[in-house]
Amino acid sequence: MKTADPELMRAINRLSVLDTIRRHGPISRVEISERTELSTTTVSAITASLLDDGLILTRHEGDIRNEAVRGRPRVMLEVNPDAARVVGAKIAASRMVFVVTNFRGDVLSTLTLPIRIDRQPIAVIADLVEDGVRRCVVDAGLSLEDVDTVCLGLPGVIEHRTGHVRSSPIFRETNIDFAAEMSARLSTPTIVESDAHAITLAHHWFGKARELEDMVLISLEQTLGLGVLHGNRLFRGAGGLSHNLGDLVLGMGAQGIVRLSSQAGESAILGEKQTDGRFAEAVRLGRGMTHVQALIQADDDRLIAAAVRAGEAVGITIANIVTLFAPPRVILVGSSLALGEPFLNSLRDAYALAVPPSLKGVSELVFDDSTDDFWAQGAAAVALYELYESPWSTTGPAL
Amino acid sequence: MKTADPELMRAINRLSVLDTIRRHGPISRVEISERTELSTTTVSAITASLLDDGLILTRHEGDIRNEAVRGRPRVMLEVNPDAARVVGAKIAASRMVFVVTNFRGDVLSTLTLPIRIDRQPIAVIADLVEDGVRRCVVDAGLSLEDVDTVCLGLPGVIEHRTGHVRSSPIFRETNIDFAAEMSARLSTPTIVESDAHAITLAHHWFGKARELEDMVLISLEQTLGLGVLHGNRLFRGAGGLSHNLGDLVLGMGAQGIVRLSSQAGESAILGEKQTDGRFAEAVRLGRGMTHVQALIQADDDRLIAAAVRAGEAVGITIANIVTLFAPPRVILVGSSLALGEPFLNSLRDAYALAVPPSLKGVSELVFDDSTDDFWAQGAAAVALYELYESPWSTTGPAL
DNA sequence: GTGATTTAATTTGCCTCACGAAATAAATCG
DNA sequence: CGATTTATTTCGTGAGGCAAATTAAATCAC
Repeated sequence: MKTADPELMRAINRLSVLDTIRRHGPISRVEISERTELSTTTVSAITASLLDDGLILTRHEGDIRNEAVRGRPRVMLEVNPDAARVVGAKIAASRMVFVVTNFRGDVLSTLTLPIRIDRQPIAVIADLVEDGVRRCVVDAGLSLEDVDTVCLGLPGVIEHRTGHVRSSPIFRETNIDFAAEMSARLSTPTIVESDAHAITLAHHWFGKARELEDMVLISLEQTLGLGVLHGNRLFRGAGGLSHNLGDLVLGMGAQGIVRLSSQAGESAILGEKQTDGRFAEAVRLGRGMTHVQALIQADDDRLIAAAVRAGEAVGITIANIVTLFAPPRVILVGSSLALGEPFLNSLRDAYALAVPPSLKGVSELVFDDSTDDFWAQGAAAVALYELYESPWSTTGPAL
Repeated sequence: MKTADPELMRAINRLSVLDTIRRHGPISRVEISERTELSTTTVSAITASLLDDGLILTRHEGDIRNEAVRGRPRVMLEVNPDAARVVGAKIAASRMVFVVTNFRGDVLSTLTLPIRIDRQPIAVIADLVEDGVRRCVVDAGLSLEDVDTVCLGLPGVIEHRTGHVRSSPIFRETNIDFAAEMSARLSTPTIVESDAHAITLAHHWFGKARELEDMVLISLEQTLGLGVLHGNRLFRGAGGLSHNLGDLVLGMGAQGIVRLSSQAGESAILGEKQTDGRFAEAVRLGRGMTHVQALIQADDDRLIAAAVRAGEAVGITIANIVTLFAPPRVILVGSSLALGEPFLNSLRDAYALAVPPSLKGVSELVFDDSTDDFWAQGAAAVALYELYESPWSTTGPAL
């Protein structure tokens, strides 16, 4: 247990105030005081320090409850967009997406590199990532010195605390200290995080879990990932490890262990050689569920059967996750959603069947087909969160 | 996020100190200061208050590092055993075990009632439990007024925060407010907790996870339960729900969903009518693995096959849990361990096969065949933890 | 317009907490 | 018996939070 001292106290309350300002837009001090249950005195002191550090701004217009309200008008406070810049990235097997955001999480520029980096040597991947980051930063009219943190979201088992990639489908090698590698190349602090965690935070900050403090997200991409939000923070397993759902075992088949990845991974469904590649292309682009549906209707039954089988496997897995975590909401994201109705229906049916009766109705399934930008934005949010959380100038110079 | 004030600060540090004293036996103030990283001044203040409240005691002997050390001798501090009494209980389908412990968790009296309460009406069960608590308290030479808290550990899905039993194999009804019912009957604060959580805490306090802050426990009884220790505290899912592993789905069989409970629950293995009951008896008593082994050797192959199949299912499940939580240790407890080698070997094999290669070696499997007393003691520990954690006289009367 | 009223934010005074430095306590050593 | 050593307590300071009082900046009433 961490030892508590006044500084920690301040850090906690500071974060609480800053987070309240971030979440509830322009907001007055009184309202912050109500929401955080801190006294107005304390809120004033903290906001003064935040203003002093340039993390927030005042705005004198915009009191919504205006129109003939007596009394001194409230001064609205909001996060200073320009207090920091971060880069977020989603590194996937067949593409990389970068975003630059400001301190508020607004996207300043986006860059998509549709390159298959799958199984390239580390050095090549690192080169490409470095290039992408630099170009995206230039696109935003900035220089790397203006960037405070970079966060790379990638699939696989990642140790967030140390930045080690224990294993990832995009790396041939295992146990790479990718954070150190990229920090050195970019000479900017670089965080490595599971892509699933990144989009989990994205949904908490900007998406479909804004109002929840507990939630589970399942990402269905080439790799199957899991993100758990617990008490407004990412649950990162014991050792800070990310979760790799694809490794889950569904049972014993004829030739041994059957893992989820063999049933529901992108490659498992597409089967590469079995179909003509048009379908794979559509899924890869993440576009046009209608297009895919048309393909499915026209295509052979094998593909539909694969989609149904995958949906079943995922549905059961979700039920199992719900059994363990009982979250109020489960968000499903990822390219596999583009498989359309056959997949989704079979998923829903399997879930309904597999969820324990005692937990029926506890968790709500939500499907989300955000673009890759959103994942990258989530990575940016991970970086921002670390900035928010860092004491920064808690013990700054006196004014 | 909870708002931080000086009182919270003190509460945190107080708990930290008290917990350090509990865990590290008689211990001096200097050593507490080292372990908690609090200043000796603060430790002195806090211990003074703890002494004042009668929660700890001083002892002037017992400095281990003795033998001609110069300087003022250390005064050892230890938890005052008599600062509180709690009752812990394990309520299972075929028996109830009660313990009364002191503030240190030492068992003062034990009572086992080998009654099958399975599917009795609530009122009957409540009667029996009430009776058991009262008798055990009398056995300890106490009266119920001397008891600060009662904690009942039972199988099923339990909402710890509210004391609601959402579903339990020992209740016909669902959604019982059992905590309120028993609190009223005993006129003593009563906590209801999952039995798996109870024994998880037991292992953290007294057993095979004393030195760990993260750990996973799997209980193999009539019901299959899960306890997760995360950062020295029980991880209770989003809504404070317990986990019911038996509801996990292993796959689709011929006639629909195959749940773990149908493969590895006690009744699934014993099959009640298939065997002659001697085996079931032995397992139920939790005694004599050798006896059981002898029975298995003498018995028909069907039983062994069932044990092997169960072991396989559990092994896979453990691998899946490890995939999700990556704990440094997994402790296995419960009556099913008495199945002996066929079960354990198949479990180990299935686990080794099913655990993802990237996590190989991360988690260590530990088997534990404690008696039911230990479970009840864990329930007592849950009660004690709440006492430890409660601010109590943080803002007590000035001396 | 000018003062009363109302609401927001800041200032003042007080309390708790943690901590470092100095003082005190209780041993052993020579 | 005094010097030395180590543990614990006392004292003084600074940081933090909060309630109450005060100041600020509007609207309203006439």
